[in-house]
Amino acid sequence: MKLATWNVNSLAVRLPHLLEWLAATQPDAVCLQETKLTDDKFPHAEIEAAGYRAEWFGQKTYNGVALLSKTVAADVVKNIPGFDDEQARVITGTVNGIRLIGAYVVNGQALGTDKFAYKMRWLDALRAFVASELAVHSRLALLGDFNIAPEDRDVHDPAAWVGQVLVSPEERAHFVQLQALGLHDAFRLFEQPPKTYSWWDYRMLGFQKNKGLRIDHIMVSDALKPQVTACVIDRAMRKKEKPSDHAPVIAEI
DNA sequence: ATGGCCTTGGTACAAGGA
Repeated sequence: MKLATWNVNSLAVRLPHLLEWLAATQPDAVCLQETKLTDDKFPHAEIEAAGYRAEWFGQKTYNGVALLSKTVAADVVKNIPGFDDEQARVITGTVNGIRLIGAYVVNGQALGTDKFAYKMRWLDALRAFVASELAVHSRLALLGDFNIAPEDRDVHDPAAWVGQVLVSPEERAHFVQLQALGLHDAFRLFEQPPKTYSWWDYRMLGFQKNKGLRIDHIMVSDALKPQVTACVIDRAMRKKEKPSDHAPVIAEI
């Protein structure tokens, strides 16, 4: 099974990229983030014509997530039950017997801000939700835009990033706590080329200079871990005309 | 050497992203 996550940074703009990528890559399931569409605007007809079922959960202007799959997703849940959130950031469903939690983690803007406090609170709620799902679904993957670079090797210039969001000890501690639930960073299960990232700033020729961060992840449960045979970041879509600033992450299970 | 973007809403430019 081919499983993927991709922050498309506006599905209105990136629908052609998505359709091209689906046709070329043929994932069995993919979680999308930053669709930036209200539910009535979601392009389900085009996606269905490409051979995918879709579940979606969006809002105006910001955020928005979707779960596309070749077979229908069961037991779909939108956002984190019991956590009051105005923002559309999580979509969960079961595809081919695997519980998939697609998440768009809060950015946090800057350390010490209200938005950062929301990020910390939000990650607490996500962890509790993942724990409760794991208790009933041993075969589980948590995947999406985590807005956390777990280690310095996931950062092009760690010194330049000290004191910024995405790399802070507080955020990394949340990633470690997710690992403590029995989740594994699928990318690090394999030998990887150094300086492999999933996001590059649109500014400062970030992609051309490979000034990136690895902040998009696929985490797999203990039960799934032995069945993962590969995990790669697909840089090709970042080279296209009008790309998303993120590249897809793909795991083979 | 430094800085260099993109999207949305809405129609100028601010806010947010990372």
